[in-house]
Amino acid sequence: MIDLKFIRSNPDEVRAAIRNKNEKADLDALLELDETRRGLQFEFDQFKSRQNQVSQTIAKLKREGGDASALLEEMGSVAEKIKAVNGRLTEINAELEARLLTIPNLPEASVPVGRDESSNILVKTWGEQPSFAFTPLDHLELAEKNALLDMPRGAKISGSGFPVYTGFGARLERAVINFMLEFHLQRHGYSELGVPLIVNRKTMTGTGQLPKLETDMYHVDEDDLFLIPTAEVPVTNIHAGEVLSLAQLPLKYVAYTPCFRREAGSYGKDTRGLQRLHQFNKVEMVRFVEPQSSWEALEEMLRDAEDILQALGLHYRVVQLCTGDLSFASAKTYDIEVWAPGTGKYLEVSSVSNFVDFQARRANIRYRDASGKMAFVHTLNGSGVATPRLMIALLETYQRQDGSLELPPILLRQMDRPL
RNA sequence: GGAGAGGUGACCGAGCUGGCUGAAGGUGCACGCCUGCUAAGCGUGUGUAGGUCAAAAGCCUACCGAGGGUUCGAAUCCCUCCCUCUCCGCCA
Repeated sequence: MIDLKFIRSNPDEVRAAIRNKNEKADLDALLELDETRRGLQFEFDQFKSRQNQVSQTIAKLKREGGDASALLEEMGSVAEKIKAVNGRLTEINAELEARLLTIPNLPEASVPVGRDESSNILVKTWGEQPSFAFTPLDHLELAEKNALLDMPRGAKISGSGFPVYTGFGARLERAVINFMLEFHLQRHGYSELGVPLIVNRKTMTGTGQLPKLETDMYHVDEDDLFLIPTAEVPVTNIHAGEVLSLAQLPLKYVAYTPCFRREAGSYGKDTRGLQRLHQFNKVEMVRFVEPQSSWEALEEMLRDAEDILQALGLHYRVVQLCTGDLSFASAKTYDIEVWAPGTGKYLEVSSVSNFVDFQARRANIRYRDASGKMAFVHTLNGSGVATPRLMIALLETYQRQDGSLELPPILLRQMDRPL
């Protein structure tokens, strides 16, 4: 969330952010609540101060055997007033908090303003679109020829969008995951985390999925728990409510998890094969850093994600998201889109974001800076990367004319280790 | 799921027959003193958030797992919930 004091003194800036991010949040209502709350808080403090003072006098009188009945009577009415004010204050605070949670993060100053992805900026491209002496097949046709996927059976046991990987396909996907994990561990200095896939409401609020995206997530009603849409959620919240020491920063975590997304409202869009799924696997990088180094960390993480695609020899491009395409919690985001020659499209395989102190405020993740002062850390995360679309690019890029595959040796090595 | 024990500051640990207790004592940490070196010793300090203030100091308010309640007054009494530990049951 955004610092309430900042909102109070820079309402226009916040209003612009809400507009540019295509969010709808009522800032005026929030400011009014804030005003009311401050008044009530002042009143409460006054009464409380009086009560504390007199209570001590009563204590002293009683100890010395004096008569406190007059004071007790006065305090009776003060106690009533306190109760009344406190009741209202509790109400207002809850409402204020709820409203505050609907205010999106501010885009970083250099982020281009735009309504949708058409205003995104192409930052760079790596490699070239591979050329084929034949018409390349798409991944679904290749999966069929090589018996890598069974989408109908996935649909039978769960529903559409739940893939079943078969035989070599299953092994390949697992190899891809392991390859990425080991790459980040060995070359990029992350440490691995294995985390819960089902988390509570507080955790979902901490990273900013709630309240906005409630209907996009799978929910276990009986326990009020949510299936994670990304490892960002459990990993970032690992340190919720903690005060980190300067010595342990920066923290760099990598975790592999399945991800679950209802994809409500996107039916019929990019649904062929593995393009858009309800369940998929992803390797995610998360960093906790000191504020002054978060922008540098963002560029580093982008390179960490790019390294995976480069090691696999896949052509891709990097796009910077405009304000309208930026997520609720992000201040700046790069997307990496890998080229899928059979599908004929660039597919998003990674999203790398700096949330600055937005998530840290929500999840209350702080650290003591060099001068010993409490401050919020900055959090970042980036996919490193998501497997389904990476699988698409791999299959489609490394196909032969006869429909067989010639995959990068670095991947095949992951599954050919003898026991 | 059943029975019991417990959740206090960076940590350990008192308080829990309600009233100068934001919280004894210890450890740790910081600064200073002392000291051939080390170790020990001595002294001082050591929370977060909000408000007031131009700012600092000072002052006020809140916080002893979370939320309610009783009371003039709650870390202390009552209720609900969460978490941890032990035992039993069940189960991968």
